[in-house]
Amino acid sequence: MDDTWELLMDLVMAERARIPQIAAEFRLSPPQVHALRVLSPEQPLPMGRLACALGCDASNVTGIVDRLEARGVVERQVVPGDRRVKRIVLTGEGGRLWRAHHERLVADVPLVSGLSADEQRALHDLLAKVVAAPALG
Amino acid sequence: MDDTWELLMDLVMAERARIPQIAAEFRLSPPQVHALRVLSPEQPLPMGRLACALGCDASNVTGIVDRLEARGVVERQVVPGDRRVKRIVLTGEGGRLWRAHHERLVADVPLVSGLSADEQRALHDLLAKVVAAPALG
DNA sequence: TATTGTTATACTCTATAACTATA
DNA sequence: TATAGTTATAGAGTATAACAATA
Repeated sequence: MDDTWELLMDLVMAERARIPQIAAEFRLSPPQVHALRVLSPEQPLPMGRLACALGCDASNVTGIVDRLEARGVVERQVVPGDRRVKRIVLTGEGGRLWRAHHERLVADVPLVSGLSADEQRALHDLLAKVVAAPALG
Repeated sequence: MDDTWELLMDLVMAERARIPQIAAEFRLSPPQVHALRVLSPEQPLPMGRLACALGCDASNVTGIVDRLEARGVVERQVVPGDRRVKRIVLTGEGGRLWRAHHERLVADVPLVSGLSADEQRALHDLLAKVVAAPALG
């Protein structure tokens, strides 16, 4: 079953195209979506940690956060202990935007509709195992 | 099993990050990889069709093909019947580059390693069914 | 001296609109 | 007039390197 991986990659490539499309419906870029996703569980992060989560250089995050902040969906907060650090938090507006986007992304479920209930359950359990694997941290 | 879809999206998001990384190892951008992927099965395409396959505006494809052509991995060919059309073909060098990239992408198989042989087979069969669904055309 | 975040620079991708050449 | 592709323009993401403020 060597090509299980290739099937997964096919899925990823096919679904990849949907992400910027749905993001654009909310006037968001993919990195902006990613940032909101990381911050959404009421988890403020300093710029550096956010850069890490986004998998890009810290210098990019400055611009990404600039644009999100100009839109009022995130805020830079000063951290009492260390005045170098700026902590990024989602605003109420940002939370609403993120939830709306996420519902839209999950709402349209074309893929699993071709499977029976039993098959869907089996796929779910296998994927859960895969996602829980250490490689995906 | 409503969250099967969400698990799939988690996978997609996690794997998304690997694509530009591995592409960069071959000094390719994601759209360039996508273009080579589309052209690789010995299937030359005119600019417009390539834009369609890449899901972006035709004006972008000019630049993408410019850079690939400057590198010698694709060529613009004139089509006899209609002198407006330019057909993009992969060069021998381009074919080698694409195969090297694809092997590298598929070589590293971290995800399915956490499953037993039976589980891998089951996942394979379910994914095959999902990928074959009309929504993925 | 080391760290956090920003700025400067340069390149790629992106869409829109205007343009050229051909049909 | 309509179509295929290009060019011009502007905005966003990307990395590298240099920088300021703080530790």
